[in-house]
Amino acid sequence: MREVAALAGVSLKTVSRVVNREPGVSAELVIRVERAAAQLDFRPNLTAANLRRSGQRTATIGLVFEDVSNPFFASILRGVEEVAAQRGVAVFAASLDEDQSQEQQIVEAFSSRRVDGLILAPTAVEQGYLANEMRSGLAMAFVDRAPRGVEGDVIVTNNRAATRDAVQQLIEFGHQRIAFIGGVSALPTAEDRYNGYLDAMMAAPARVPGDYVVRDIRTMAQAEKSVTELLTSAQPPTALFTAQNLISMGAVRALRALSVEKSTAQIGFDDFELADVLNPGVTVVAQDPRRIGRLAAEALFARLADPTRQPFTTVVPSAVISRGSGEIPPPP
Amino acid sequence: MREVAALAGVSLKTVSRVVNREPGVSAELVIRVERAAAQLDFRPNLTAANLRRSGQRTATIGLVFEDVSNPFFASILRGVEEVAAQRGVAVFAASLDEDQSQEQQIVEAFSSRRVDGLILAPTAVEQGYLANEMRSGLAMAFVDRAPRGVEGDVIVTNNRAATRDAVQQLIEFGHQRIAFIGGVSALPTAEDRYNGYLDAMMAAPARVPGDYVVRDIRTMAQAEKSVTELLTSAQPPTALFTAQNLISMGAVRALRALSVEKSTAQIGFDDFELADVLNPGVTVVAQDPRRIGRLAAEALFARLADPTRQPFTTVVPSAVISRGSGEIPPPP
DNA sequence: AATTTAGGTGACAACGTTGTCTGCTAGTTC
DNA sequence: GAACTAGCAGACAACGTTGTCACCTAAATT
Repeated sequence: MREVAALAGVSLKTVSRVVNREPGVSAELVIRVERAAAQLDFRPNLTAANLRRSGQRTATIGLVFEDVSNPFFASILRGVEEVAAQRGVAVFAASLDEDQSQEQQIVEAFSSRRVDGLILAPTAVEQGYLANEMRSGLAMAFVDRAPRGVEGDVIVTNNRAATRDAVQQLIEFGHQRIAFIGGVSALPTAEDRYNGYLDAMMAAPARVPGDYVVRDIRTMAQAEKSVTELLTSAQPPTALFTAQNLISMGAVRALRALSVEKSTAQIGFDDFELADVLNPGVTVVAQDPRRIGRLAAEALFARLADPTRQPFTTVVPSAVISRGSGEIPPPP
Repeated sequence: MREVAALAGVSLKTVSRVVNREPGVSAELVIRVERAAAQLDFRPNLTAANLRRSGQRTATIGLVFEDVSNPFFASILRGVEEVAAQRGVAVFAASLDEDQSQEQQIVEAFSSRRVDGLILAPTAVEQGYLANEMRSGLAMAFVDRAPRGVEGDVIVTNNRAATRDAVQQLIEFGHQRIAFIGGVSALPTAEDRYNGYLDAMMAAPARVPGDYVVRDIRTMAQAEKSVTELLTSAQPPTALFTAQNLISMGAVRALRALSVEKSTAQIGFDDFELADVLNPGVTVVAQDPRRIGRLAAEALFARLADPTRQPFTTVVPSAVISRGSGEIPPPP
């Protein structure tokens, strides 16, 4: 900037004014400065500018997920980007690398970089550590599951009710031995879905033998293995509820490997690519992750605009998409 | 930081020394400062620190892709994150939103934020605009395709040769009418794959009627439509080469909708989730995007460490994974 | 006892910007 | 013609840090 000022023969402040399109600079100088800036390829240092206009914002937010390459989270990221880009806000992305304890570290790293806000899919047992950060002005929005130990804006889906409805559908089709294969049970999402499953099972005459409940599945491979075990047991389940996209895909593999995909019902939580072209198509409870991302970003910006507003929970409804696998009746 | 210094009764500089673990501070003061910092929840402002240690780095890099929610790019992002996290470097992610003209804008926005380096999957026609940025110290690495108009580190796959081999396999199985369904032809990747297809076709007695070449497909829906048209024409192709993951998935849909998936051969470029559980499994030329991401990040950091080193192109080989669809012979 | 040395500590300027305030010029009003 | 504007430009300090250098004390050396 100094060089630009020298070349144009004006003061630093005048350059600053031109760059920021502040009024009150004569047309002649504007042109001179712009020419000089172009000639020198001047690119204002946003970091320095943000430092000076302190109390103001860095126009940067961070996203913290378990794994950005999971299509569910990748779509959320995309939705967030969409909203952020409109406002000239840059988005940091970070994955936990299967290590929940990293959550706090990553948050602190972002906080050191003075992001204006953070969108977090809570994974650690507890988010109490965020209270301090939030008190000192960090805006937070939580996606996919509510945090524990702090309050904040939350964008979630109606996990429990949607799961209950889906399992109820299986019951209505006549299934009694309905398995539940769920994710890490410490996560509220997994917990809610499990409770939805219980809700439906309890309300029905058919009670659920614990044998058909598998929880704490973390990977597609684990899911495939568990489902294979279930299906090859003496009295296999006639229907599966798979509580998460990776688990659903693992189950799909297992069913196909055993060639029982046409005789075993399956409903999965979360849609996934190609679920509809499989034979039978996989019935799922579909969320709209991109929309969740957009809503989370909007919530974040709303909070930045008005830090005093009440914490707000948005429930994005998800709905069953019937494609065949969920409509298979039990064998006679 | 001022408050910490006051509370601990020391100078700013001493706090700075403690925070950065510089030697030469008495144990007593270290403890006092640390206590004060903890009590006040002090979080050093990395932006300000980076400003001061100028000429030095912001420990920030940016990623610019067409679409982070495309699993191929999401995996690259993940690979980059992995390497960056080890070095305490934060990663910005941005998608072009189907608007190539945004490429330069996004790059400039990141440059204003003084990222140390950028990983770009070139989409715009030309990247000459980067020359200035690179001259002023921005490190660049290119993934998936080489840039035009500038030189830089490039991580690509052997698109042409891998495609040639795959198409050759189709020819060896006896196919003559082999369709090529490709992406935006302005992209080198698409161009290379097309050339690979031509290589194979030219070398074989069977020549390729232009009718079986469709290019510039951008979405899964477009791919599905084009493939449907091809297959319902008077003399449909007996094999398909689908040159990109979204296109492959679109083709999978089309084949299944027409119930010809067992009689029409298909090989796709890029692996995709569940390609192996379809019936028949989809034979693909598989890349390892996460590895590409890791390599790109490593190239970037290597260049940051030694800005003078020669531009370097790494070719990550990709290989055919046979799953059935590529091994279907033509009808007699 | 005087001098050097080592080990701590702090004052100050600087990084690249912008907010505030002051000062200058030329035009307008009485 | 004096007094006042309005419009424009620049000087200076500040944002939150760190690099450089100067200083102080107490121990080690002569």
